[in-house]
Parts: sequence; C-alpha cells; structure tokens
Amino acid sequence: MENQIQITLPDGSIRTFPKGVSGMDIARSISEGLARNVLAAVVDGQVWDSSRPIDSDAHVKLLTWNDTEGKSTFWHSSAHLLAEALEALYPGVKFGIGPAIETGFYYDVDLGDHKFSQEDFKKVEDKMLELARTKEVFTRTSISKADAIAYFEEKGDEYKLDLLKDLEDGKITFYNQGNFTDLCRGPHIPDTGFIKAAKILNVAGAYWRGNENNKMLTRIYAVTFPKQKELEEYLHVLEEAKKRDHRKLGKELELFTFSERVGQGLPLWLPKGAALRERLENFLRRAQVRAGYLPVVTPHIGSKQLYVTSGHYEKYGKDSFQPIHTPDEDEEFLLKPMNCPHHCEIYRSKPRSYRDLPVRFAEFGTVYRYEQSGELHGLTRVRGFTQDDAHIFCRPDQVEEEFMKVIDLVQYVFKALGFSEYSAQVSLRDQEDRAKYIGTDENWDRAEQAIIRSAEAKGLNTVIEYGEAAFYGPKLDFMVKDALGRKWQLGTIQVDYNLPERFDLEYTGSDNKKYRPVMIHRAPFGSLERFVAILIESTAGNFPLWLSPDQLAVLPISEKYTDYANEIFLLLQEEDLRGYVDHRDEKIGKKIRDAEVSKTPFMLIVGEKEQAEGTVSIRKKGEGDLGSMPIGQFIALAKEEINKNLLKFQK
RNA sequence: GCCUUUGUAGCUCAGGGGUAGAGCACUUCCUUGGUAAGGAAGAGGUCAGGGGUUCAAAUCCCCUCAAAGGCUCCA
Repeated sequence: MENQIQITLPDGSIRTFPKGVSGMDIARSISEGLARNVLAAVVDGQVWDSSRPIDSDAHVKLLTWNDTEGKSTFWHSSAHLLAEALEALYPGVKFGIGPAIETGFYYDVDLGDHKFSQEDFKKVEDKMLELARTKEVFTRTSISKADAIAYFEEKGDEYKLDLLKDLEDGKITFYNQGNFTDLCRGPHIPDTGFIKAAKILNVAGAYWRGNENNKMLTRIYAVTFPKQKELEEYLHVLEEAKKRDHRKLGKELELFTFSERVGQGLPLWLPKGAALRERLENFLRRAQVRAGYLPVVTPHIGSKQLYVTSGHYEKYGKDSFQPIHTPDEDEEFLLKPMNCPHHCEIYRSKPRSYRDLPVRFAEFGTVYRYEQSGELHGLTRVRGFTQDDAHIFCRPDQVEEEFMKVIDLVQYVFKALGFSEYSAQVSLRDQEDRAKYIGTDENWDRAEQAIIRSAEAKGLNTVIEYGEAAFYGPKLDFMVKDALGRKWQLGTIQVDYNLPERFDLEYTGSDNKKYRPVMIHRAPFGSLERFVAILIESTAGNFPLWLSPDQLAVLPISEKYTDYANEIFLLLQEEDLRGYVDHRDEKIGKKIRDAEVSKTPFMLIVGEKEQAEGTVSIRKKGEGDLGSMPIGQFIALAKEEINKNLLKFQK
C-alpha cells in the first residue's frame, strides 16, 4: 500500500504506520508515558526531530533522557534556549557555535563590551527557565543559502555568516523557538518545556574557530536537566570530584608543593610524595629488568648540536627554554626536553650486530619543557618532569613484536595500579597536510600499520585520531580520566624511523652489510608527575598498602607506653614496614582521628593490656577495630596485603 | 601566550578608606586519657609584589607575579 510504511523498532518488531508518521506519533502508539519522555528519534541511524515526518520504511529508535544521544539533543536544544535568553537580556549579542558536550553544552558569544560575570549567571538561568516554562516549540525550516545570508546580514551576525560560507545551498536549515532563530542542522527536542533546571557553570575565552589569530569570544558553559533533582545530584557529584582533586589532596597529604621562588610548573616533592614516587619507580624497574631493559643514566643538559641533529631544535627551539651559554667559549647547551638523543648516542657507543637486537635502554629521565603559562596544571602539566622513558632499538622485522611486548608491559602496570578504565588512542598523520611531518611516506605507512595491527591483536579499546601524530612518527597513547572527567595521556608508545636516520644509527646484518635500526619510544607511566596525579585522583588518596607513604602509625595510649611503642616500631621497621609513632600528648581518640584523616592504612594501638600481653591492637583505616594480636601476626597480615598487589606483576 | 576569575596567619576562610580577625595546625602549661577532635595560655601576617589616588589604602585605580576554569599549544 502506497500510504503505509513499515517501521522496525529496536526489539525487532515491525509495525505499519501511515506515510509521514513522526517519531512522536510512534511513541504515542506505544504509550502516553513514553510520548512524554521522547526527546528525538534515530531514523536509519540518523538522529531526527521527533516531529519530523518519516516517508519510507525505516528502522526507528526513540530517544529519551536515558540515551546518550537523547541527552546530547536535550543539551543542544538547551544551547538554543541559552542563546534566546542571552538575546533577550543583552540585545545585539552575536553568536558563534553552541554545541552539546559530554556533560552539558556551551555557546560561544560576542557580547561586545559587556563582561559576562558571576552576577549575570543567575539572571540568565532565570530567563532560561522563564522561557522554558512557556513551552516554545522548536520548528525546523529549510532555507536557501541566499535567504540565510540575508537573515544574518540583517541581524549583523558575522560569525553565522562565516559559518554559512562553508555550507552547501539546499542543505541549510534554520531552527526557531520563541523569538530566537538559529542556523542549525538539528535535531532538537519537541519544545523548551522539557527543560526544568538550568545552571551556568563557568565562562571562558575561546578563539573563534579555535584559531588564536581570531577574535576571542566568550564561551558560556552550562548544563540543564529534565528534573531539578538531577541538577542537584550533578552538583553534588561535582563537589565530590573536587575533593579528589590531586592538587588539594597533594597539599593535604603533604605529597608535593609549588613555590613561586622556584618557579611556575616546577613541582617540589615532599618526603611523603617522594616515597610514593620511589615505590612506583622501583616497581617499574623490577618489571623492566624482567622484560629485558638495560638501565642507563644521562645528564640533564646536552649540546645544542645534539638537538639540531635530532631535529628538535628546528621544530621547538624557539618555544623552549633558551640555550645555556658557557662563560668563555661559544658553546650552547639545552636543558634536555627528551632523552632520546642521549640514548641514540649510547647506541652509537659501540658497533651493534643484528644478533644484539633488540637493545632496550631505560632511564627515569627528568626533562624540561617550556609549556605556555596558561597550560600549567597541578602535577599533570608541568615544566620539569620525569619520564619513565626507554628506547628500544630493533630490526624492522622486530617492530611489531616489540610493540606488542610494550603493550603487555603497559597493561600490566595499569592493572597492578587498578586503572581499568582507559582507552587507547592511535595517533596517525593528518590525512591532508603531510608537510609538517618528517620522514618518508613509506616508513610512516609501515609504522602506522604496525601500530594498528598490534592494538588490534591486544584487544585494546582503540580510537584512531588523524593529525595527532608526533612530527617524527605515529603513536599509541593510553588515556585515563581524572576526577573531573578530563582526559589525560599517561602511557605512550611511539615508533620512530626518523631519529635512527638523523643519528646515522646502524647495525651489521648477517650478510655483513650495514642496516638501519628502528627506534621505539615508550613510557608506561608517561611521566611520574602526571601518573601520581591521576593515581591520587583515582584512589582519592587511599593508596594501596605497598604504595602508601606511611603504612602504619603506632599509637600509645599514654606516655607510659612510649617504650613499648618504640620497641614495636623497631620490629616493624626491621620488616621494612613504614610509619611513625605518635608520641604527642593527646588522647587516643585524637591520635586515631589524625591518622584516619591523613589516610594511614593501619593504626597499632598500644596500652597497658597490649604491653602486658605482648600484643598490638589493630585498627584499619575506614574499617575500625580489628582486635588485638601478637605483633608477628600483624606483620604477616600486612605483608600478605602488600604481596597481593605485587604478585600480580611478577607473573 | 589569550579571555574570565582569584590572591588576607602554615591550612580553610571572614572582614573591608581610619593602621588586622575566626577555626584548625604550632609553642608552653594542666591533664595520663582505650578506638574519629580534653582544657588553658601564647606565638604567628609589610593583607602576593610594585606604583598611583587620598589627610589616611589590606580596602579604590594601574602594572607585575602566582593560582583557578577555559582557548591555543603539547617532542
């Protein structure tokens, strides 16, 4: 029948509807409740307005707040509502783009001379909700390019005109709600009435089209919800996340600090932080010995010529810490921004045979990079940091195998430290602009294919990003999120066909001819600084026992038991357990509280009873009293917990 | 580097044109207390730094430095 179409629903059922049926009509045919919650519909894989007529057989999925796409449609529509509110409050405002993001949305606007600040937030929120209550309907209209240009010329919005330049005539649509009309592909929720709660989160500057030569617009970040309660829950989650911020915990737990006198982005590791970091280094050192790495050590500076050879000077020289000059001769040295040139020279220190390969040089190398001041961020982005760096020099036929071994090592480090939620980003060349990369197309293709195959073979959750490759080669990065959901790169593996060429590295093959080795850069942690930052946020400062700066606190009930407490502590130290005795003239309740607050895993309480029996009373952080036991039993218990983690990586 | 915001005691923060306040931490004393804060007293600040306006600036203005949230960048 010509006027009937077949709609396939996600459960596989097929229903017949009149031609021109909308997602909303379908929802209504199922239940009124569903119809009230439908935000949009997926029609043959594309998200459509729920009111848009469907003219032919299709697969349809109805979207609600519970679907990611439903949420992003909701937030995109909210961006239009924000724009409408802004236009009502600040006439003449011009609009850039206003997309939905992972949580919420933003709109880039040009408010002329008005500085959008905290005082404006409430006004705009109220206006948004006022407009939402009138249930303005979102309507879609196709418009010719000429008419669209005329509209925005009349309105004087140069940003929309700029956007229109790149759009194809005949595919341009406008969306309107209330008094606001925007250039938009859609789709949108049925009407603004779905939006019941709105919160402006912050404002930031953002260059038009992300280009720093363009004008800076005001980016207004906001979030909306279909229920007031959900907004409250969201704000609560944000508050909780802030408590895990590594900058806050780092200060509270006395792990690291910064000093203006030392300089921006140059972290100072306090004793407890240094202890934590040292544990991590030792952990990886042991794993690397088993994986066949050879430790090397290189200086913090290197001749400028070294970086001219490597190509880094040409690429980054102007944007780096400037060369250090010696007093009498015309010598120049650079603070090393990376370890690889030094390691290349170690490779060159003697002739290499094909039988020697692969060789793997590992170093916890501290490097210095002049990061832009606005980019510095706690320990995650600093100007001086230590990479758990290593360079593998191998034959071309060994690249893929070595690459996979490194993936194993990274996975094993992440697993031992409890990072289960990470993604792997494969960074390849920009598909169009290839001038910014050094090396031949042939080498790049080989490296890119090797990475993709290895990631696949290891079953990584991979995302491919074009244009994100380093200038010298493609890479595989392991990305982890911080407490606020920001993504950071931790582990990295990079294939490099370029440096061996520039340093003229070679090995003798079985035919007695010279060949060029391939280099793989890799760092499972990435940098100790960033890794510790993410570790703090993921554990909220509750480190596993083997990493905890203080593993235990011995708490005497009163000074009468000082000697017994010291005796116990000595026994623990002999077993390599770390901690302190709380000798302060305080009540036991106070000592317990302070140990809990500083997140010390075990408290050993000793008083009259323990001294008489030769025992300790154990209290575990967050769990409470475990009762008393002989010291030997506690030591066994603690060691068992330590080994539980360490055994994982010994396999 | 750019935009917005912020900078008061070791920490968390209040105040605000008339020469500085709280809680915690710290020191001393009292207390010798059994599983998340015992009591008292004391010490501690060129109110980030510099300049300006003013009879008077921590407070208002300008510059610098640092931090926060973004943008750009990231070997």
